[in-house]
Amino acid sequence: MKKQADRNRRTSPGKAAPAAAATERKGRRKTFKPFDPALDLGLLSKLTGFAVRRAQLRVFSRFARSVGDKSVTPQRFSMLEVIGANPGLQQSQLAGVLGLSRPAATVTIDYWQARHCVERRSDPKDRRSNGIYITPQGREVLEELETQVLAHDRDLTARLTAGQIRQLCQLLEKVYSG
Amino acid sequence: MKKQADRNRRTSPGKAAPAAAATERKGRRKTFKPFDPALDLGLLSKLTGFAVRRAQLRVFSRFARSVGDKSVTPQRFSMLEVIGANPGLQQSQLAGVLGLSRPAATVTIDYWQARHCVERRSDPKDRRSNGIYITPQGREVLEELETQVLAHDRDLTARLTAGQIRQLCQLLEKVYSG
DNA sequence: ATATTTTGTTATGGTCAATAACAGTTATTA
DNA sequence: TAATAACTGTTATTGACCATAACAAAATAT
Repeated sequence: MKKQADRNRRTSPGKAAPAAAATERKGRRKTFKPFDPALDLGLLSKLTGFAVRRAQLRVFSRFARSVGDKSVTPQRFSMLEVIGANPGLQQSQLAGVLGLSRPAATVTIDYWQARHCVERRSDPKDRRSNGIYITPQGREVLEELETQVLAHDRDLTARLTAGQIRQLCQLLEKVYSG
Repeated sequence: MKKQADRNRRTSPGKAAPAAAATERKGRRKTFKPFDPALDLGLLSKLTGFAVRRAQLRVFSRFARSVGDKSVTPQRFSMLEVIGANPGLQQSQLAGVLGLSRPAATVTIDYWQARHCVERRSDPKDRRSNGIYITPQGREVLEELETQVLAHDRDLTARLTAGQIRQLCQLLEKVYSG
């Protein structure tokens, strides 16, 4: 009798297939399955949270493609941007603004410091804390990144008018600070 | 002389502090730092992608608080919801709709199957594929989750009117399908 | 029949972030 | 002053998550 509840079939752990074909994975793409438009998303289509999540998916994948340096994530970019706009902030302040834990802020700053884009200066008034400053080289990198990210963002909202973009950001802001 | 470029201070790897205080971490919260309103976000404040990311942050943390079962993530909920709305779909189709890899779909379905909320039925026409079906118990769980998630979503958009919510979803949809 | 593709599973690895523990410094308070 | 608590930044540990690759079984194409 077949048990119904557990994972079915394919239970025999045989040897490796001799040459189940070297699979020859080249660049050629299989029959691309574009989408099933007749699919019912149920409740999901009414949820703001779901809409945000899907949009975010595209933001992320687009960002990775638009920014030349693959190691620069949205988080890391945001960090450098805030440092550039507010020289001398403490690490814990940076963490607070970006919603990071302090350890996360440490490694993000490590990343930029290793690339000589920011530097830590020990605060003489409070020798526990570091002031974080952008370097001239960091300023250059930041400007280059900004142009790329701006293009990315324009691309992302290509189907929206300027007014709609402003509106969208305002609405999202209300969701965030709700 | 102090090197300036690398991580400064705290370089002596001493022993463990004897009782650097048992730190006595109880529930009492330290001086909560609400925010620094005078902070300049630079370019970020103009980026749609950043606004989406911030909103998403709140969506996630709220979701975790609103849903009783902490192990139910937005992903897992979405999966059950789509299965409930479209009985009999293949795993690869589910993966496609939700933007998951096939391995990710497998483990998500494993999760729900372990809780007896869905079942795999081998398709007699194509014995490679499984049709995924929600169980009566899964239907119950889903309904309970739906009420929680709906409350969560209402909460999230508490500061928006019904018209604004609709508008926001439409705009986000345009970003997603751009 | 042989080879290729497809579906689902397993294994491996890498990224990411949170938590806890720790060191050094400052503030509090007895 | 001495002791304790609190705070800043670092490191270590851990676990979640996801992608890629490899694999088994089945279907399809040549």
